[in-house]
Amino acid sequence: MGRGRLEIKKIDNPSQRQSTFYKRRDGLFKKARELAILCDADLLLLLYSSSGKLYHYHSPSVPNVQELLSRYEMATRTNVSEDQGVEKTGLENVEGVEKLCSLLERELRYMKMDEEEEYSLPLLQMLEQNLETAIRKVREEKERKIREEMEKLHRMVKDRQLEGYALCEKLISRSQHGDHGVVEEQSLLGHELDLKLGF
Amino acid sequence: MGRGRLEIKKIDNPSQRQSTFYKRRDGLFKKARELAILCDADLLLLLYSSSGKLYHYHSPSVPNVQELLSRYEMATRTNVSEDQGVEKTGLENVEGVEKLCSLLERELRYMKMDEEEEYSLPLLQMLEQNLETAIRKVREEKERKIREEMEKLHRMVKDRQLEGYALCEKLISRSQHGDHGVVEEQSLLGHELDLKLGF
DNA sequence: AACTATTTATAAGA
DNA sequence: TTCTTATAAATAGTT
Repeated sequence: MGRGRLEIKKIDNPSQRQSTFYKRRDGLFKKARELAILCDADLLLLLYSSSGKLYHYHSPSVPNVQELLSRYEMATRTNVSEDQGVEKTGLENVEGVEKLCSLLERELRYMKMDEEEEYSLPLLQMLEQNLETAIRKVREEKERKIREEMEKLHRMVKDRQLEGYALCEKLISRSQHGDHGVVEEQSLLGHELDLKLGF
Repeated sequence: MGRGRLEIKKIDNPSQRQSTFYKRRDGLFKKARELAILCDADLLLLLYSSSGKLYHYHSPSVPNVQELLSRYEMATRTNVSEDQGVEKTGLENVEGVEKLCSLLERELRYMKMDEEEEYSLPLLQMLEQNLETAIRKVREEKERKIREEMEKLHRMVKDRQLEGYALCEKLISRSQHGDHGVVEEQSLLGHELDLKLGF
């Protein structure tokens, strides 16, 4: 496009190169955005100008980069304190797991933050470790919770069965004494039926 | 361009969307390549079609990214293929979840490996997205599994109870007819007691 | 930053 | 898919 063909090789003239960079950068990002929207595709585009400045675009499904950038310092500090808080409560209940989940999510979001290069590795190692810990905790805690809940249900299945046996025996012994007043016994079976599926 | 304007919003017709995806994908990658070459810029472009296939381009410089990208690709491909497998089997068993977990763990391990600084941001954004996806998938799938298993158990509790009722009624009617041969009925209750705690 | 003459991309049709 | 083609869009060179 434009008034003449442009051979695709590095433009020698720096100001022309710069000008072309701006124009084509805008075009590229526009096209990227359009493609993501039109075709419902996820895309990530990172572009460093030769002067080192970063431009980026990613489809909306990925959370906001800018917002997270501004929260850099807060990130690590908050992480640490949250971790301590979680450990203090001992994760006694589901809420603990929920906390860890949101922690994990926040953690992941923080990773997006660094648009600057410098501190990336140390920070990231820290975040990575934190993340790994968080994931492990969440997973373990959740599994414990599940096992617990299922064991409870298994016990209930057995109890129900035993209840049946007991009732049978009662009926047998009563019927052996000629007593047929069993109707009220059935109501004993009706309790505890509304269990909640709390997951 | 083309024979008419196209509003920039998700194309409803799937085949039209697919066609547009091909065309614009090619165009986008062409433009990306040209920009990188003409203006000597570093560029990374990752594109997932809505069907989950990955397309990517990055400028020829930065050999490290190259290496890591292929690793990333591998992980992604594994993800995708695992996912498909998982969907086919319907994740009928815990193994599916285990697979996803190990996938997640592998993902995390990758993060530890890079000791080099340069590519941290692009790589990490990629890994982060992958990780987030993996975590989301694992979590969702696990929750589905739990709900399913618990519902099954609840049904069993109820069945046990109904079995009790039925037996009672039988006993009542029999005892009303003076028949006391109930011993063999009790054995009917004994089946299905060995449930497995498969978590 | 704007302006256009051109080239390029692509929507619709086959 | 792939190709064709009429048309919209991008942009090279210029101001």
